[in-house]
Amino acid sequence: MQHTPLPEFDRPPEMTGQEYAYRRLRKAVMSGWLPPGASLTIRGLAQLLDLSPTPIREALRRLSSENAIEVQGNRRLKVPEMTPGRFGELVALRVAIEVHGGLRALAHVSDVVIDEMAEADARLAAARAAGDLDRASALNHAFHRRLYELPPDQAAMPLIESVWLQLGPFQRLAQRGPDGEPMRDSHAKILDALRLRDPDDLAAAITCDVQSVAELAETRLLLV
Amino acid sequence: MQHTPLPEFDRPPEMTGQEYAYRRLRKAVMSGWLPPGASLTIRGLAQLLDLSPTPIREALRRLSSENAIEVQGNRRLKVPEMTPGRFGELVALRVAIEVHGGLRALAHVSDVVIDEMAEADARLAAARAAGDLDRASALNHAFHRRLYELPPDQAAMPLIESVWLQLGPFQRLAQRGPDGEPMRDSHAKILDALRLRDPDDLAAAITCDVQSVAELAETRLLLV
DNA sequence: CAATTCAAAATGTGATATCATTTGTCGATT
DNA sequence: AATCGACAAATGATATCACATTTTGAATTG
Repeated sequence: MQHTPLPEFDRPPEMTGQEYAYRRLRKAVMSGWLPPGASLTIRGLAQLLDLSPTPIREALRRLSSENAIEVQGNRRLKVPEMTPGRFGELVALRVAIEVHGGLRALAHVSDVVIDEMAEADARLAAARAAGDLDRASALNHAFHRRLYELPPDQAAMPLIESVWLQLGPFQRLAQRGPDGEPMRDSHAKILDALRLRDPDDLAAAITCDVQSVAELAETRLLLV
Repeated sequence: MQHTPLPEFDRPPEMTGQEYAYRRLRKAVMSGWLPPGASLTIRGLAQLLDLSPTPIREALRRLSSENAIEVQGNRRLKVPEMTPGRFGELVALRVAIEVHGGLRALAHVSDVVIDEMAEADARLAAARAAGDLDRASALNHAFHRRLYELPPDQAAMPLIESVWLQLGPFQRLAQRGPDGEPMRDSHAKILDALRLRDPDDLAAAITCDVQSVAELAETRLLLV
């Protein structure tokens, strides 16, 4: 199907094949290994992952419900294309939900959490400096997730994950700042707002962070 | 499994079994036929829908990705329980995403659309007056969907649908106002805001609408 | 009578086979 | 040379089967 091998993935023995296929395909979309527009076949993926069509099919259903892949009526599956319009909509959606998530989390923020997030940001900077985009992207997500998952009865996180997945490789590419480190500043602003427990600052900081990454990705991918 | 027959569902001949199972189970969750906490078995549902386990499993995977059902590690599936905390979180999430969706749609609103929405609201009022909760709930969703689906490159709608699904039967029960018709007023406010093309009014109206339904549902279901 | 044990039934998972459709290709026709 | 058509290969959809694990419930034990 492609020449690069799939991003490797460690499969615990107790993990079901369906779950394994889901995680691995998800990662393949995230990392851009399955590029937008790529058409998929159940049997092809089954062969690629050394599984039967059945678990592949279930994994694809999950991904399609997260809008990570598109089920075309004519019995064909593909990774959705990205357009400037869709990109903008997804970024705006990220802002809306993540600001909501951040504000909801604010009441549950503790100094310990802030320290952990700061540490996560440091690891992120290291990964970015090392040029490991996939790891940087994962750590960036972890930074945000740490915050949004604070409140109990969490319902926003799965939706945020869906948007992240749809932005897929486009976000990843923005992990390496060309000049300076724009995102580092954004994260610092988020951390400052958390320390002050200031909702307005936090909303502004999250908005800024999401949009700065978006700008970078947009100029890199869409306008080139 | 239960004594009431499943809500009937018209299956077009070209619809795949998997899609049919998905739609029908989705409706069953929405209507409360599958009550929160109900545990599901693949084989049981297969027998119920007269299908083999394979398409049922795919349908369940889709529903689980929409957080309409919960996959418990111990190989058991259940409809998630509702708690006051989760209910509040879902309502807040509805507000956040739907306000976003409404504001995004505002630039695409035309008089024709407003008229159609007004007509949809009239049908909704009729269904509510007739006591048909399921139909009223569906028409209420259609009213909102008509607005949010206006912008091209739509990405918010699937997430909104997921939240609707998770609120499931709780929203439905709020369709019948006890005294007067609170939602009618909310919808009227939304329509007024649309006519004026006023973003602030629209955001306030959507917030009010969602929360008024929520209040009603909450007092009915959670505090009883 | 409550707790425990253990076998039978049920369940989730995954592979395989079958069928109807679709896609792809090669050759004939215009 | 381009277009169309038919046949072959590939594909999605689904039922069925086999297997390992879990659940269940009744018999047993203290």
